Amino acid sequence: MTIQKPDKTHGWRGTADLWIDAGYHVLIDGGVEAVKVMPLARALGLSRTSFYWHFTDREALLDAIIDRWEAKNTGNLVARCNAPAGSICAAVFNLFDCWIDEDLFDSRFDLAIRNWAQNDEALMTRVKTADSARLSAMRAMLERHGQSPAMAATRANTMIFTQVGYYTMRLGESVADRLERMPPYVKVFTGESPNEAEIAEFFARHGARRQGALVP
Amino acid sequence: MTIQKPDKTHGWRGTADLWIDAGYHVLIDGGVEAVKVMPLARALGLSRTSFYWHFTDREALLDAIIDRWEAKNTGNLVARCNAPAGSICAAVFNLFDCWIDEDLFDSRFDLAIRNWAQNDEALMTRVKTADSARLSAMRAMLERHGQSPAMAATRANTMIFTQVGYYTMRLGESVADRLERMPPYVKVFTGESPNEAEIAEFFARHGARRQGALVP
DNA sequence: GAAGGAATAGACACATGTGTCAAGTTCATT
DNA sequence: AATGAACTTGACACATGTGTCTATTCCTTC
Repeated sequence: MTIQKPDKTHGWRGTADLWIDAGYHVLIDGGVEAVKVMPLARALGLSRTSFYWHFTDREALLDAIIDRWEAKNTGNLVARCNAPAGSICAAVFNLFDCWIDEDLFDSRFDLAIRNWAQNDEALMTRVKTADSARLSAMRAMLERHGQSPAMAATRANTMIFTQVGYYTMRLGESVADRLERMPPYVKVFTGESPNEAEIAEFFARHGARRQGALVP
Repeated sequence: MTIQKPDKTHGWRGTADLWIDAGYHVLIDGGVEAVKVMPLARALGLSRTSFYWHFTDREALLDAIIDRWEAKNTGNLVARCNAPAGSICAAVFNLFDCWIDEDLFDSRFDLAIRNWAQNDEALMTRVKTADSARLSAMRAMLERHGQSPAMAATRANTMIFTQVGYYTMRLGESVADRLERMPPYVKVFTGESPNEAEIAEFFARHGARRQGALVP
């Protein structure tokens, strides 16, 4: 838990953003139930009650955290789906950038939000809206590259389920390992084997060179 | 939340099992944080302190719930992977029985346990052990039907991620809809199209007849 | 029908959380 | 340097949770 204490950068006192940052970190590695004003104040070295100057109540902080999530993850994912690509495999590699680059997609944040949504119907509604947007973008990408609507739907579902399942299971693989595993996934998801040039470009984009097959 | 109150069936008083049942239901639709002695006692119409006759503390109840989960889900899933099958598609259909039949696999229970494990390292260890067992069974199934070890691994991962992702996203599709979607998933997961006989047998096993393509 | 074990209840002690209020402090302008 | 807005603090009131102890009730069985 890396919680930034107030310092010169933000003015020496607390700000709403500092509380949100702290809340974000606690959410990610302790769940919503851990996002409580009292522990947050302790972690920040601030008085608990000063929280109420910035936010009307705990709910307001939680809402701010959700807003931050909405603003980040879905946008980048949809953008990668819409990126131009010369083949279906290249298109899927574009999307896979999200699975590699934490600046594009914060999967731990996504996971924490999803878990929270399981016990919060209002949030679940927002999550489902985000999921619809992601799925539409994936389906459109696959259809642009020649898949039938039915297969595009199945493959898009498979991809989003796989991604959610992957980070839910928290395998903790290194970026290098994940990169190595991507080419066969492209084959499963598209039904076609990516060619060497496409694979090389994907690796190059992430500043890596292909090592060799990882099994299992 | 259907919590059974103590009645003649169990003797008119509470029993450990009644508390576990209640805990199971609350866990499933409120998360671990909702499994608290006080609310459980209210729901059961029993005194809070009588809980401590059956269990040493709240932890003991939570452990009992985890034991119940371990005893159910993984066993049936592994058994479906090991069922004899005439082709790779038939084998995957055998596994898919778990996605259809709640008696074989309680996916809401699995989801609740996984969410809980995100914030409980000891439980996460047990979940990872279960996942290894499931993955090994899936890989072995695919290899028996001619997949290379590398592709078997990728496909097994895809299947387990997809399943976890599917129930995490809680689409709430009907059994009939899920059945309809299965054949194309078999194609994605195996790389081969199932034949009509295989599809028909799968539907028959679940007392259904195929209706027609669902899109998307 | 009395004894004894199984189960329940109420009072107590304590911990952690929320939110409000009135009284300060500190910084940036003027 | 004083003033006022931005921000912090401690005391208070309250709610919900855990767990312990002692006394009591109910059912079984002898």
